[in-house]
Formats: sequence, C-alpha cells, structure tokens
Amino acid sequence: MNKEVRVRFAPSPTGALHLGGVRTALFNYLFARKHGGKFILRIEDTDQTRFVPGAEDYIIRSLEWIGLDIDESDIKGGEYGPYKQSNRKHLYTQYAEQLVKDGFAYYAFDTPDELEQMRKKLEAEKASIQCYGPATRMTMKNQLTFGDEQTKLMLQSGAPYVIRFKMPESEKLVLKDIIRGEINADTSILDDKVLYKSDGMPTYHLANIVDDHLMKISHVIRGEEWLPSLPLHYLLYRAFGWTDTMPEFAHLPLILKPDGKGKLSKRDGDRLGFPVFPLHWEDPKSGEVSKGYEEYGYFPEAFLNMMALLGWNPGNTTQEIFTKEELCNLFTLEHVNKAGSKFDPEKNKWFNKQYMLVLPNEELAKYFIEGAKADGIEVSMEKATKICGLVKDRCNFTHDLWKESTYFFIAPTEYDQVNKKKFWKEETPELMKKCVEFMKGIADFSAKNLEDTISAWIQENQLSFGKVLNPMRLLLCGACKGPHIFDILEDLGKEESIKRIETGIEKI
RNA sequence: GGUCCUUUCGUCUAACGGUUAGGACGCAAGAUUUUCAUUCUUGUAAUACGGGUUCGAUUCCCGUAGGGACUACCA
Repeated sequence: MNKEVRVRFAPSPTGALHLGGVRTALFNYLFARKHGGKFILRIEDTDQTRFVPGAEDYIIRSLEWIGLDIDESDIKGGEYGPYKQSNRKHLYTQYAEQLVKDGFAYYAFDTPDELEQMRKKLEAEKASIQCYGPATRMTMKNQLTFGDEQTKLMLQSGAPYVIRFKMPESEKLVLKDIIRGEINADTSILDDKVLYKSDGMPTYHLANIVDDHLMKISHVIRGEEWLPSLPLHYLLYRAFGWTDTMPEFAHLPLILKPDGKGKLSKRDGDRLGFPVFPLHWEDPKSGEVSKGYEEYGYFPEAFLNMMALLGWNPGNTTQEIFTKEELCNLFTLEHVNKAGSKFDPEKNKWFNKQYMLVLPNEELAKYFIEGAKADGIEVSMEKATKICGLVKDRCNFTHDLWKESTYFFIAPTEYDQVNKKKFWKEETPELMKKCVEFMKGIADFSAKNLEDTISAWIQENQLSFGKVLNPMRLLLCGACKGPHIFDILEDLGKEESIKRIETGIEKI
C-alpha cells in the first residue's frame, strides 16, 4: 500500500449499533491496523428527523466494549475535524454550489406532492425509469426547464429548493470494487439524486464524498447496501475533479437472518432469543428495551472473534480462535466473501465457550461468587474454584457456572418429573433407605473413598449402578444432571448428603 | 417491475484449473447397564441447473433458476 491508509466508520446516530454496523466497523478497524493506518469515527447526522438521543454515545461505548480503539473522532481529536456532519454544515453549501456552477448539478423546486404524483404515474405506466432522471428531468420544475434567470428570481424570493445531481444522459461505467471486481452501470437509468436538501443540509451522497475527500480517506469499506450508489459517488468525485485521489471501495456482504429470508433485523433476535446489539439499549422513543451481547454474558473478545469470521476467513487454515492481534495481522479485503452470510446464534455460543474454557478456575470463581451473591449465598473462593472446575465444561457463559450448580448449596425442593419417571421405581425407596444406612457408616467422605466403598456395596448386594446412583442423584440435585456423583457427595459432605437423601425419599 | 450484486454440506467456510472436495457449528451413533448440556471416536451431509473454454473445471465464460440489496429532500 503506497498511500497512507485512512479508513472511517461512519454511522448515523439513529438507534443502537446493530451487528451489520459492528462488522463494518470491525473490518475497517482490522484493515487500518493491518496497514498501520488510521481508524476514524465520523458521525453522519445529516437527517435531523431521524436523530435519536443517546445513539451516538451508544455507538462509541459499543466500539469501546468490543475493543476497537479510534484514532480520530470528535472525542479523540484529529486534524480533519469536526467529525460530526452537523458541525460541518457550512462546508457543504459551497461544494453544492460549485457543482451547479460547473454544470454538474441544478436547482429543483418540485414539491413532495408533485414528486409523488410523478412516481405514481410512472408506476402506472410500468415504466422502468427513475422518477427524476435524464429521461424525465425536462418535464419537472427545475433550473433546466425554467432557465437561469427565472431560477435566480425564485431563489431570491425564498422559494424552497433542492440541488440535484445531473446524471449523464447515457454513459456506461465500469467501476472497481476490491471485493467484487468490476461493477457495471448505465447512467441512463440512474436518477438525479438530491445532493442538498431544502433544509440546508446535504444528503448522505454529498456529505460523504466531500468528507471522505477532505479527510483524505484512502479506502471506503461499507455495507453492500451502498453498492447501487457507487456510480453516483464515482461521478461526484469526477465532477469535483478528485478522481486521482478517490478512495478505493470495498462493499461488504450483508448479514442475513438465521432462518428464512432477508437482512438480519432486531426482530429476529427477539424471535429467536439472541442479542443483535452489543450493549443494552433502551429506545428513547418507543421505550423498547433490548439486551446486548454484554448482558447475555458474552466476552467482548469472543464476540469480536465471531464477528470477524462472519464473511471473512484468513484462508488455508482450520484455526477459528484468533486474538485481536492475530486478526489485525491476517486481515485482507481480498478474503472477504461476496455473498451474504446467515447469522448462526448457536456458533456464537460455541465461540464464547472456547473463550471461557481457557480461563483458570480461579478466574471463573469470581463470576461464580457474584452469581451466588445475587441469590444471597456467600461462597468461599476455594469452594467456588473447585466447583467451577467441576461444572465449567457444561457451560457456555460465566453466569451458567452458578446457575448450573445451585444444588451444591440449595437442597432441591422439586424433582424433575421426567427423570423421576425413568429412575424412581417401586423398589427404589427401600433401596435408598438401605443405601443411606450404609453411607452413615462411611467415615472417609472423599470422592475417591466413596466411589470405592459404594461401588463395592453395590456389587455385594448384586445391584446395578444405574438403579442406585440415578435415584440418588435425583434426590441430591433434583434432577439427573451435573458432574460425577461422588464429587457431588464429597462436596455436600456427609451430613448434608444423608439429610437430602432421607428427606428426598419422603418428599419425592 | 427495473437495476446491480451473489450462489460449495442444514449453517459458517477452505480449496485462487489437477484434492478420496478439507475444517467448524448443528445433528446422529458409540465409549457409557452412574446421569448430563462434557470429553473422545465415528458417522451424516455440499460444488444450484444447462451450455461452453480446456487434456482436465468447485475454480474461467455465457445462459437459466434461487437469494440479497437498491429503487426517499434516510443513511
């Protein structure tokens, strides 16, 4: 890479940052780090009607949680600021006017109603052209039809206006995308997009090109939904005379619903029970609350790892667990897939588990103690560490650690009906009574000794392991789950174990 | 409808003209007549279809069919 790499993540503060946005940010970040470049955060808030309070802060906190440190932004500073478009408003007017002056754009005065009518008319005719483009612009109310004189008069009189890009009549364009190769476009079916709105704000298209140019952005890495706008954007660079410094483009494939059709949405998360936002989010308008990956108990490292591998793969490896540093070294846009990927919440959990399992038991114990405390139970570090070692294999999240082992501390009050039906037979109560009497005589209640003596007892009495140990587990834990039963007995201790079995025989 | 993009196991993907098409998630079976969401082992399952180009196509080209995006004074 011969030029300095400068990439930006440019979200609109219209709500929580969703998974698509997270991944776009991540790929930009990885690309910047790989090439020793800059990762810039720019807030695109040119649509005042969609502004959501708190959204910008949410985006920043999310990036922080994931671990994507920003090099330039309004908070971080930088020599190309301000980094929020509403604070750059004054800049865009001159560029829009320059385009008009050079004949690449024009003033238009059509009302929203008139535009709507035109759209309906074309739809009724089943016309395959855009509402406002090379084919129709001469039938509309604009500088081209009114003439420069009248246009000037109308502007002076304060008539509301927009500035539209004048799409070339008929030009075949072949554009380059790093991920997709060549992209074809025909300007004759494109439309004269609004660049400058009647409220004095630029649209995305104008602001984006002006800012990318001014901020010396080298690579535009964004979602596939922008691919149809690429011809317009290229034409804008050309109209401004900036083609020699134009950034390279890479359009990322979209993240799709785990099932069914279409783009992943917040609803899918609610419906299928997985988070679609990094952090907890409460929509200030609807009051709707969404749990985030953080709340669900995901490690940010696991989340980042999983997101990086969605639509990208380093190639020629079967490795799936990567540190952020490894990803920074390995990342290339050429290895980004072209097709959209369906999101798999199950694999998510697997990633999290991998990250949890490498932590030492002492570390896991902290989460365990926290969970216990929430239920009003004090647990020593030593005991928590031991139990974590016993149960961690069957957990996906750190909060499962406590949830999966409450029976170590709380005697069961209910018994799993399915297990009961399976293991609690007519002769079982007698058997349990006999067994508990035997256990009362065992002095050494260590797992090892319990296994030896109880196994011997089972054999002496010509019983089977299943007939004895399954019901005992049911009485001890309330269900047939958990680690090795002799480990449970040892941990519970002689007194508690016997008590649980005896009361269980009556209660079940 | 129009335009553009896209297409390898159910899912995420590897293989950038020559592989018994590999891995992971999931699922299933066994180890396990002591449970289990663990572990290990094994298994399941894919190049959308039709034409080319080539000694040889998952890979290159063209159609067809699926999928996706866009089609706002939203980004």
